[in-house]
Amino acid sequence: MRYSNATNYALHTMVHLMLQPGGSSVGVQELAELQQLSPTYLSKILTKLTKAGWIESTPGAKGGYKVSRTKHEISFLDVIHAIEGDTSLFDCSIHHEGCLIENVMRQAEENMKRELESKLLIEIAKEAESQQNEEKS
Amino acid sequence: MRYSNATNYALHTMVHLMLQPGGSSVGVQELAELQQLSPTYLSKILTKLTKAGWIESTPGAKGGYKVSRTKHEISFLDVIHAIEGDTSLFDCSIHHEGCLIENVMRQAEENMKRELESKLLIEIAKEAESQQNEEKS
DNA sequence: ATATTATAGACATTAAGAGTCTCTAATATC
DNA sequence: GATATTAGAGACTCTTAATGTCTATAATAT
Ligand code: SF4
Ligand code: SF4
Repeated sequence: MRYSNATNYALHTMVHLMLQPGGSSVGVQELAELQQLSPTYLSKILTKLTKAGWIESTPGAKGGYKVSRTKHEISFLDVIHAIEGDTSLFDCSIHHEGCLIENVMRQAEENMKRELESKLLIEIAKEAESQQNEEKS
Repeated sequence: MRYSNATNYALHTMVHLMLQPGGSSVGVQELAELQQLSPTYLSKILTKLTKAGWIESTPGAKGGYKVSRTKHEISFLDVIHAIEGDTSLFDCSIHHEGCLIENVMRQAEENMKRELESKLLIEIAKEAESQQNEEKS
């Protein structure tokens, strides 16, 4: 019971793109090298993010990926949702009416999601940026 | 990203055992029929619960499983933990010091676990019992 | 002693995640 | 317009974990 590696890659890439000066595009080649994984695999992940609207892609020379204009509103949950889909952690196929067990599990999951929804990627990006600046000085 | 079926089976079995009058033992055969799965498979799951201390087993004729004496203190999280292990939902193998992403994920997971820890199985069992009584009357 | 029941472990099957490879489509540059 | 560059799509393989089966062993009641 773990979040997939793909989610991890997606989160890292998002933060990295947010740190690009002027919101310039970065190719999948470069992004893949940073995380030491194959470009084609990362490409699949980024396509999901593109379809979800969290990044924008432009093919061709000088193309690549850049974070979308909703940059300041993208939460952790948004990214996770784009990669993992909207499946529930606990999924009993039967669904008895008024199921007590399911209620508890759903409630707990909600608590987690609320937290993930309230945390914006931009906050992390900014913190990471200021950490880097501290190291330089 | 789902909890395993095994966890579901475990939760159901726990509630069922809590509803046994006088805390009498029930064989895996009967428990398996209730959930329509093979006795040997359920057996593996119940062994985990036994080792975790949430149920007690007695081999031999008239043996079976019964809920442990800590009956009134067993939480959802206890059972889940016994089956799923204590792995974290988000597990980056690198663990950079002071990692910001990991912090957020851990925090969110904590929120879920707190809820699962606060919910006791006995509450569900009692609710289920009173629901059954209502139906009878 | 015998029947009954849990436990252990080897084994097979299935499903999902992770990753590769190749071909196509779109774009910039010359 | 030709060419280089880049994303997207899809078939494919590999790996891992969950799921489940089978058989043999150990413990207990009668
Ligand atoms: S009681 Fe709830 S969790 Fe259990 S089988 Fe019914 S719907 Fe599923
Ligand atoms: S920043 Fe955090 S999540 Fe990312 S690689 Fe480092 S430890 Fe892992």
